[in-house]
Amino acid sequence: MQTKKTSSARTAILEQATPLFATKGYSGVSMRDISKKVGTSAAALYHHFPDKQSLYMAVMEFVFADKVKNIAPPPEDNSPASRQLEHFVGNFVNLLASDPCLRALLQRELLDGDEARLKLLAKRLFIGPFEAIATFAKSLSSNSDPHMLAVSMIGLLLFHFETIPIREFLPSGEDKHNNTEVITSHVTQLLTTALGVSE
Amino acid sequence: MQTKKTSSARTAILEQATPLFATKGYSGVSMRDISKKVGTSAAALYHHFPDKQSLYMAVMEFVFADKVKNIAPPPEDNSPASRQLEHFVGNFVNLLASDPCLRALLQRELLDGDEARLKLLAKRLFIGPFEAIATFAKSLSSNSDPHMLAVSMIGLLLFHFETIPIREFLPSGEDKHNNTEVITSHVTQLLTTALGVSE
DNA sequence: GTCTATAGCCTGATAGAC
DNA sequence: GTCTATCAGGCTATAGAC
Repeated sequence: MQTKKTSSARTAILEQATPLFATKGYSGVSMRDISKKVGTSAAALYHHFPDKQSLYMAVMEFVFADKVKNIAPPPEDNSPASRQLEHFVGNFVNLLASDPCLRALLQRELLDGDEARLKLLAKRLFIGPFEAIATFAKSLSSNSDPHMLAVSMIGLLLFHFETIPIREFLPSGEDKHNNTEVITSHVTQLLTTALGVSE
Repeated sequence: MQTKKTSSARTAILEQATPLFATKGYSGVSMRDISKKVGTSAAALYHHFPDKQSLYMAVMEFVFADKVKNIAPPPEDNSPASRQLEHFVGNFVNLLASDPCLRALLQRELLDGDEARLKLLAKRLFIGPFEAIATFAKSLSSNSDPHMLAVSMIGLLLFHFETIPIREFLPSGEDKHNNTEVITSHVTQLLTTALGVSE
């Protein structure tokens, strides 16, 4: 019973490639770009990954694996609904704030991914957490469609981060709107009211 | 007082380039790709646009100009707030559903755009409509931050469209969740409750 | 206004030495 | 496991004929 030994070269490649793909997208990054950032040659990358697509998919798994697993409170959580909601929003906001690449890669995939890749990513990474959020949503508001409510909750959160780069050019856009506590409390308050969760 | 004569070749290029940039992104589309779809040569494109960047920016103006101008109800609208909200959501959903390129290009720009380009796009295209939405949001809920509320409302709507390609692979994802009326009524109901807008 | 041809560079990927 | 060298082709953009 032995876990795979961590190949540090491989991990270093994934770590360096992640922010490149997140900021420039799949077709905006070349194998040479990655190799330069790692401090090696392009040919060396092909020793660790068979091709660019495989490297990219490995980056996706590297970024998402485990990070989004426990995003929703477990069904057996007995704390008050208002507290659960507050924690859920807070945890989600902290995750998005602490790892900007995660959000960018998710949104790029929704724009770029073909059917096969989205199916694979959904199956391996997103189905579990999404199901948990939908179940949590259902426990908060039993007469709404849990699928739609989960989508609404996630979208509500994401867009505050998605708009960070343009906010300073929009009316009343201030630094405080990028602050995690401000986003958390705004979204929590909105959802608490929307779902009729008693305080 | 004469408006610029419509150059039909130029317009044809913009029309063909729009879905390409929307689906594959700036660096995923070559001038040859565009020229093939238009049915001309790559060199011909350079007669109408000085370079690829200029063509892309022209596409952005072509897609956004006027379309998002009247997205929010005017301040002098005297219909009940619940009706205004319903119309706003309905109009926004219809816009996003009728023109998938508009949403994709907006989200790509938020991911790809450098500071200068985002500033330019904000100034020329987004400030007006965003301001109108924020003002509308303030009229609905005077004690919330209008900027954050506007961001929340837009994000709530967008994500239902952003997730269309992956929804079929997520739990309980059904075709009905892609239906404009279903999205409109879900979001309207959510916002009506969240903002305490009386029916 | 559109064409063909091409310059000059970048691309993913491979071969073979070490 | 990493290197240099290289292939075959794609890229933006331009030159110059028509």
